[in-house]
Amino acid sequence: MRRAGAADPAAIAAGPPAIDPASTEQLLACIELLFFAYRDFTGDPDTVLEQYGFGRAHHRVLHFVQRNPGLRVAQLLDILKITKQSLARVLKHLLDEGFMTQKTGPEDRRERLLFTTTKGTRLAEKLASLQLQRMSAALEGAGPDGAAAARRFLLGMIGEADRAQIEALIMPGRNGAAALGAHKP
Amino acid sequence: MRRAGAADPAAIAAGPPAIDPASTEQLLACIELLFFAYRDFTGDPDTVLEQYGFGRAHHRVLHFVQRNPGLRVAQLLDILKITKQSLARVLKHLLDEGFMTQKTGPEDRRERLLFTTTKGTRLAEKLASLQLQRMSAALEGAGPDGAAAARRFLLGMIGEADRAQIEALIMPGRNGAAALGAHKP
DNA sequence: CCAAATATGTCAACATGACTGACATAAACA
DNA sequence: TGTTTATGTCAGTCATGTTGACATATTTGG
Repeated sequence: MRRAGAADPAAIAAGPPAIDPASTEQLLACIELLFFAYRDFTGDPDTVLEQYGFGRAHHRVLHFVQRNPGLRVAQLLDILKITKQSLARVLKHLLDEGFMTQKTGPEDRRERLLFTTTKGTRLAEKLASLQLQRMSAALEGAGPDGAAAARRFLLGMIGEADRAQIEALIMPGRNGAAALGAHKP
Repeated sequence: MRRAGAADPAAIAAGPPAIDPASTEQLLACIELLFFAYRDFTGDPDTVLEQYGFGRAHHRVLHFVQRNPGLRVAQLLDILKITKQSLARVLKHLLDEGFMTQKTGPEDRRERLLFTTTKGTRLAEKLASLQLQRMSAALEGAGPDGAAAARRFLLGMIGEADRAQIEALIMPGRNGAAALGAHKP
């Protein structure tokens, strides 16, 4: 952190630094880039959401239900890592305004399976298209192997404990929320 | 968005999709990975900050002042893109608790140049070390050209308008906050 | 069959960190 | 000297996270 040009091994004190692939300055640059990247990444949808009276929390719920139709409330809580009270507020909002619906679980009738309505799907796709566009452009600009490298990089940023579960969640061609550990496997 | 395996050109409706480098599913996976990555990226420091009674907002202020000693309040507002009232709260907190100091600008005495104290530097380095570790590991895992590709990717995620300014801000070996457009160039 | 565990919903209170709008002060500039 | 600029501050609001407690329906296990 001492603004030196070269790597400072002391700055990576705790843990095994092994061989740092770039100087500390380079790593700090990436840290700051991630901050700005995420800010702009969320900025696009925010503008649209505002017009609906929704916030980022609504977007997250809508997105993951859109991607995983029939998701249970408990699974959504696990994905978002928030409390059910926090979720309840935005979920109720989305249900009341007709962007999502609940269906009683066919096997376990305590469950409320979540789905997006046509209206909800429209909004979800609108929001996704903005992020897809930005993501697509960024990956194109990252070079030939950019997409794969970016994906490995992002996965590496995720805590080891969650990695497997998240990989299963985002896997294309999976059958809905099955990968999330359904109640009865 | 229709959960198809192949790319869906309609999903990237607005704008010039040109040649999408990966399927929509792959892009959606990256969108979700970025969400989880950022969550864990900020999670590490959050744990430490809690012990000091600080939040993420304090971290951001501390970080950018640490990296850009002598930063002016207006520049910090421009970097963080928040209102001065929002900044004032956390800044006052950091000043009161002795993590930062202000100095009157030597040329323009209206300016309050911001610096971290020894105490502030210690905390900033502690927080940075956590993120450096995670970033370092993630870049190593991204492959041989991973660091460079990740950097190009992150920069591409940033809005075009801000890119140049941010590149200047994060450039290693720059002279403090000079790249940010000082009042008297 | 009844008791316990589970899935969900809900009420109340609180903290953080963003926002707007208005106004004050000191210093620089024209 | 009057205006602009840099900063600080007061007051109120909103979104979204938190804890703790409790209700209700349903499944499950002894």
